[in-house]
Amino acid sequence: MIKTYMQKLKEKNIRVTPQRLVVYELLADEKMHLTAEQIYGKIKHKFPAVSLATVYTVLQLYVQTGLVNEIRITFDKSCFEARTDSHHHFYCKKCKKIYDIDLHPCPALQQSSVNGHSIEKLQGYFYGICRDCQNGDRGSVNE
Amino acid sequence: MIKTYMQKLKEKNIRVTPQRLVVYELLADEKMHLTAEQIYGKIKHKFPAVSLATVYTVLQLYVQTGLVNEIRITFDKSCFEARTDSHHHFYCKKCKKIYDIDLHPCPALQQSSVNGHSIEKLQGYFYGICRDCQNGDRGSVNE
DNA sequence: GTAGAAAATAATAATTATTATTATTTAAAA
DNA sequence: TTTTAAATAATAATAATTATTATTTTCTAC
Repeated sequence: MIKTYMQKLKEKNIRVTPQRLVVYELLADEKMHLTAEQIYGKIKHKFPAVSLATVYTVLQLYVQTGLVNEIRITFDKSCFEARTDSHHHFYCKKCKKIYDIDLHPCPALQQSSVNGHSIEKLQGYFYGICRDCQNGDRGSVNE
Repeated sequence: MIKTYMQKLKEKNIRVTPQRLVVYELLADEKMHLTAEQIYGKIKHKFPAVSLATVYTVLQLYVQTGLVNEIRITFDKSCFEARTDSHHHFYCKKCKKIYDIDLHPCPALQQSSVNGHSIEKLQGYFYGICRDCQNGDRGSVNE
């Protein structure tokens, strides 16, 4: 049985509003890492009156309730994704794309503490040149 | 034979100036993770005329040449450290301290690529409650 | 279904870390 | 010493994010 996006919000006791739903739909459907600005741009055609501040507010709520994951792989701005299970990320400094990375047995993902410090969350960021860019693909640069 | 800080700069072909040296000395001596603002505050008594913009410029040079490591474990600002070998970090959300973490066999630190993407650098950030805060220590909060 | 209360949104102003600019100073080269 | 290049200080500009406030929407109690 597949949960609707609406149900996912309700599970977290988040009141459903059109603006909230469209932000979550976008992240869940596109399976991408989007900035607040990008989300704002992609929902404006549906909600011409939507405010960037609202997008930030909604995202903050989602991150706090654990519905959405926030990553900071580039230092200048945050990206958001609907995938919330533990995984890592790769950032290509050439095409600027972000890839999901699943490290098969990652010890950091197994243990619940390091050096006595209890772990609630972890972020693993890899930086380099992605496979496509190494193969000389002239793909578009992600901005 | 112990290298002086001055020699470390010269090795990277960085011209030595008093401002540059004091920034590196601070990071190397204190073995801490400091923001640009904190560095600025800590060197002002020695260089009352130093500018925050200069601190940023020096740090940027150091990061580019690999003399200093920049981390973004809190999303709002960067921290800098003199330690440049691969290691991870832990951020305590209670006392706000940052700890160095050495994962003994971390597969991510062994391999040079993931999913075909070649790795140049990686950052591992853990978030939670540190050992001291779990033990109820009423240590100072790091800001 | 309606009135009142509470929450969400839009618009905009404010904040803050960081970068860019430019004039001045310092250091290197000739 | 003179000339040239680089570094610094001061400050303005940028850009992501947060705070504020008036308005609108949604929920609840009657």
